[in-house]
Amino acid sequence: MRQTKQRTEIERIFRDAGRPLGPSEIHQEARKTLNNINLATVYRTLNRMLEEGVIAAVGVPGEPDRYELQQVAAHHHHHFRCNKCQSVYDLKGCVDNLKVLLPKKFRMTSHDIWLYGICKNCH
Amino acid sequence: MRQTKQRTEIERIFRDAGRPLGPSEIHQEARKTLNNINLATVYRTLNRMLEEGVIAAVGVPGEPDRYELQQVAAHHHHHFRCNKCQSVYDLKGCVDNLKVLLPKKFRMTSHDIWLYGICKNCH
DNA sequence: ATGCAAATGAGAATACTTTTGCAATAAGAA
DNA sequence: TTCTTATTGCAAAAGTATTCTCATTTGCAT
Repeated sequence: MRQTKQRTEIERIFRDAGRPLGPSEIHQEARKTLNNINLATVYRTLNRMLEEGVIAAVGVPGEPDRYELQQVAAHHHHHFRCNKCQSVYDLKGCVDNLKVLLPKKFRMTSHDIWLYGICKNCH
Repeated sequence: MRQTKQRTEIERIFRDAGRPLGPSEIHQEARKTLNNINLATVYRTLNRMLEEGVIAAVGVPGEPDRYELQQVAAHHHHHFRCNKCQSVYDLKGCVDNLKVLLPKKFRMTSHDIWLYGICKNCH
């Protein structure tokens, strides 16, 4: 693994964002510093980071995956998606009575909670 | 709106399934009765049903949308997705303390809960 | 400072999912 | 029944997201 300036920048973007990001978001952000980084490089870097276990995918209902640092993903948490800017944010905490939703004969191994609304930056 | 046999069959499939379905699931199921119904017809029919408000889209994390009858969607509920057969099921009920997850300055207008695991048909 | 393999840029190519054009078919009103 | 036109089947096309090819660049071990 070589520490190219593209890789370094993508790592920085993840750290600074502090929220799950999609390939195009990362690409747009990286362009501000590396003015001609290619989208394919973003995808290749994301795939390498996934293999290395440095990041994890976040499936968003009705949209392409976002990605977040594994060190963040490792702590059980959920997400908020802004209906205005489409950004996804991490939430802290969880609820503990989800088992009441599970029908007989179904086994639950994990869960996801999504809150929607307007984020702090959109009002 | 003409009541073609394709439209009738798709409506029947929704009613009988009792769970959210994707275009290809509907197509496969419809083929059993109408052996040469075309996928494009399924898409066109779904779009008409969406316009008419007969069905509603269900966004699934990391996958293309499923659809369910509006009369089902109208009752607040959540979903379960089987890790084995990929089917999505409706759940009854909800939890009421989700507000605790919301950060300051964020406003919540709706939410989604997804349970994952093994469904009744997969053991 | 040098050499080699990993990584990149650019754009073509894939892989899906969804939509469209068009001639043929078939609801359903008259 | 007949007529009008919404709907269908089929195949081509479009739309997105993602991956690949290949010549060139560049990290970094030596």
